[in-house]
Amino acid sequence: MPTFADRLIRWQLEAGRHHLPWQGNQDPYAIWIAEIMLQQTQVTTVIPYYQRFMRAFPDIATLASAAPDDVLALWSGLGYYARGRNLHQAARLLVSEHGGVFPASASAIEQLPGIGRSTAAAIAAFAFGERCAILDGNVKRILVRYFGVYSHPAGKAVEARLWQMAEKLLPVNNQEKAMATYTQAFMDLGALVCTRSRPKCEYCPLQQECVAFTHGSTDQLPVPKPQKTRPEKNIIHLLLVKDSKIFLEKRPSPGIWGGLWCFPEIPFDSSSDNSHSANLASCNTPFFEFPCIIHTFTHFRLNIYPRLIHVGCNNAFEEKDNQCWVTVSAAMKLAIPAPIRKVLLTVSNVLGSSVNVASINEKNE
DNA sequence: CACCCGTGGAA
DNA sequence: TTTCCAAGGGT
Repeated sequence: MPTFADRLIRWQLEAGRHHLPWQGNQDPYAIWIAEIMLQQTQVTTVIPYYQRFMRAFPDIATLASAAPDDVLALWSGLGYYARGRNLHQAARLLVSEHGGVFPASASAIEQLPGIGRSTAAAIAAFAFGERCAILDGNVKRILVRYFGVYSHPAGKAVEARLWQMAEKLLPVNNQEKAMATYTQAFMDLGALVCTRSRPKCEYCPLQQECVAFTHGSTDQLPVPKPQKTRPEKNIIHLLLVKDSKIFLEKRPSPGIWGGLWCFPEIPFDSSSDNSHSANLASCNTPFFEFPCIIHTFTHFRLNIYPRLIHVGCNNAFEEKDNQCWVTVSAAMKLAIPAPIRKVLLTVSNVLGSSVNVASINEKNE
């Protein structure tokens, strides 16, 4: 009777993924970069970012010596920018305190910023074959179904139980690459077979012993977490244009889009008596309103009202450390949030077609 | 423990 | 259209 690990490993060898860009080597640095990018992010999204990043920063020393802005620029659009900031900080820490050598145990790896227990275990298993358990979304979903855990996986007690299960199921043999194959098997089974909706149980090596399959309750597991109402925020983005350059400022870190370049913003309350148009009522400068951009985060919804304004030479917006005037094409190469990239494309079209901003504004009034 | 932190794709 | 959430970690 093959063990749980045996089934998983055998399945992985014949049905798992073997040609992802970060596979095929045991370089802990390459594996580290991939694992960080893959946190809460789908494989297809990560691949082009990973390839660009590895081309620019092929090793620890290169990453450590890079400018923070250059690291974030390659992270631009990927989201969760603290990952990029922590990655860079960790690389510098490795150079200054570890002789530029990546630590070779999960417990040591976990000490690095941005690396928790699961990510540390994944790197250790892939790069060094260490016998340690991961517990990512895939593993949780598989275990919860396999053992029939009808509780919220987010709870602390349930989480602890899942860690215990994951460790108990680890392969006992010490075969070469067993841990790498086993760990990849968990991820691949979760991504390809034991999916959240419509799992392909007919292809699952764990089908016979799976509680959820036996009960016919795969569509009820994992138990979804209670939904929270998402608040709504409204802001005006000032697109200040002078001599075909646009004004950007670097956002404070921590915070949303921390360390990224963005337009000056004016928050306003849509429920108040004043519409957002009244916010600049005292300003006589003509402006051009762009269509509202709705950007949805995990925890709130952001409505952006871009407002383009041509400014003269004598104005208050002079460059400081965290501010700059740049061309649109230059701005596109900076670390900017995804929705800002969309706005910049629109700006490029407007400026490029030499639209009379003042007349458009009058038309709007 | 609760909340924060992005984005795009699937259903 | 809205909703959900994917190779989580930090505070």
